[in-house]
Amino acid sequence: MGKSYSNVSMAIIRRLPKYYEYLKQLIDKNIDRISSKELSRMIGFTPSQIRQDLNKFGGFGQQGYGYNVEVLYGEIEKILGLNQSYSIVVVGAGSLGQGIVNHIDFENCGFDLKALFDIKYKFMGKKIKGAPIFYIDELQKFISENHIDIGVICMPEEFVQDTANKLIESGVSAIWNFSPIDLDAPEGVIVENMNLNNGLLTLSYFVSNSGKDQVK
Amino acid sequence: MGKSYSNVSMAIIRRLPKYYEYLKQLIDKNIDRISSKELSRMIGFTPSQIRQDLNKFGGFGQQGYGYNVEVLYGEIEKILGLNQSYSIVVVGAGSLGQGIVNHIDFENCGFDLKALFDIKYKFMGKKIKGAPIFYIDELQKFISENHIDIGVICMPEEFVQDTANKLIESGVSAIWNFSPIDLDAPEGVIVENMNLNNGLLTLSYFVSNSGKDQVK
DNA sequence: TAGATTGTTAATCGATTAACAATC
DNA sequence: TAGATTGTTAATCGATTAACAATC
Repeated sequence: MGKSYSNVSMAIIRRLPKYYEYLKQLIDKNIDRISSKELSRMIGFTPSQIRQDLNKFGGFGQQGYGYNVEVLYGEIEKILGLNQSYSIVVVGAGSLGQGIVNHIDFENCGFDLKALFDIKYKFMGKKIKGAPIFYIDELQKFISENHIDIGVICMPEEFVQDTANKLIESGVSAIWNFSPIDLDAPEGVIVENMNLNNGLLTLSYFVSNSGKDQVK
Repeated sequence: MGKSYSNVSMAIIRRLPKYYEYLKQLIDKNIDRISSKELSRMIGFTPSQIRQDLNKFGGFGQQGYGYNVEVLYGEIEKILGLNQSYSIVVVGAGSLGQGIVNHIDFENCGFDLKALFDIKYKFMGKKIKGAPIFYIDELQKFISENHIDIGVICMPEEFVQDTANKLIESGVSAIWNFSPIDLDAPEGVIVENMNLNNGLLTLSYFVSNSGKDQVK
């Protein structure tokens, strides 16, 4: 499903959500065409980079005119796979897990939250955003019986790799990892790290070194 | 306070927390020396890159020997500014704000959580990890009266830029931004984005395109 | 001493920017 | 048509990797 792209670098992929975000803003403002130059002013990438990026996926623009906002938005939506639906489970229904589930607009991105899992009995029977919390021991059975694409890990360090292994064995194709642990995963399983600790340490570096050096 | 480094690229800065993390593991295992080659095996960067990175900050190694783990750990701790203490406030004490505060080990990184702020009266008087929750209107007064280095933004989209402005006017030097909004900030104010939405869209791209293309 | 491994320079690789012909 | 702006090639810039002399 969808076209196959080659030669798409990580740098480009990480910029795609930004294009999507700003094109949405243009749609909301009823603007129906945009040039790489104008988009550059909004988004902060150079016009040249914008044209290079978009061209990796196909010629969406028109010489002398620019890009049709609606069309481009739709194309990037497809490239990001947002025209499809993915089912998702969250492991760890503690403070962070609940915070993320409540905060992220899963439905709006085509994600279907099926269940949460936790080791604490006090959570059992509770529902978050309509999804039930089950006991952790039922994780593998649940994933095997329901097709699950993505597992989100929001739990304490110690059991993270073990949980990741269970998710992978049961057949998820991606893990969104909020723990500070670097996961081992076989080729073909996608791991996207949201390491909050690393973020905090980077912030510490900048605050500590602000005024002392200029980062290029 | 601390040395001044020049020519430190963003790429290097983002690797520093990884060095710190793996050196901590070595200390916990009572390993007192490490070569760039061994560290490479653990951490996944090339030996050459590790030596280049570390040399930007000074010659911490010894020919024929490698690096002393304790010394290197201490140096990176200083480079990251973890030998200093920063005071911090969190704006938005909802599900995500509470989740982050409960999850992140602020004290252990030298961060001193002073207070949270929210618009909802139901939170007033509550404490999270020992820090009180105040009404949002008191934000500026509080920051002016207490020296605050960092503001963490964990609130709904609409008031984010407004809140950032208040934080900046009151004198914080950095903002850790968990909202999906790109903040305008004057030169000198550090903004570190933890855009969860972008993370989810990137994940969607990979899941959607898995097996179709190879990312370089 | 001989072996190991750093610090550092040079070579390579990849990503960004500039330029411009094609064309709407 | 004239002006604008893309698509795309070429030039530049920066980051990573390789190589090796210095030296512990």
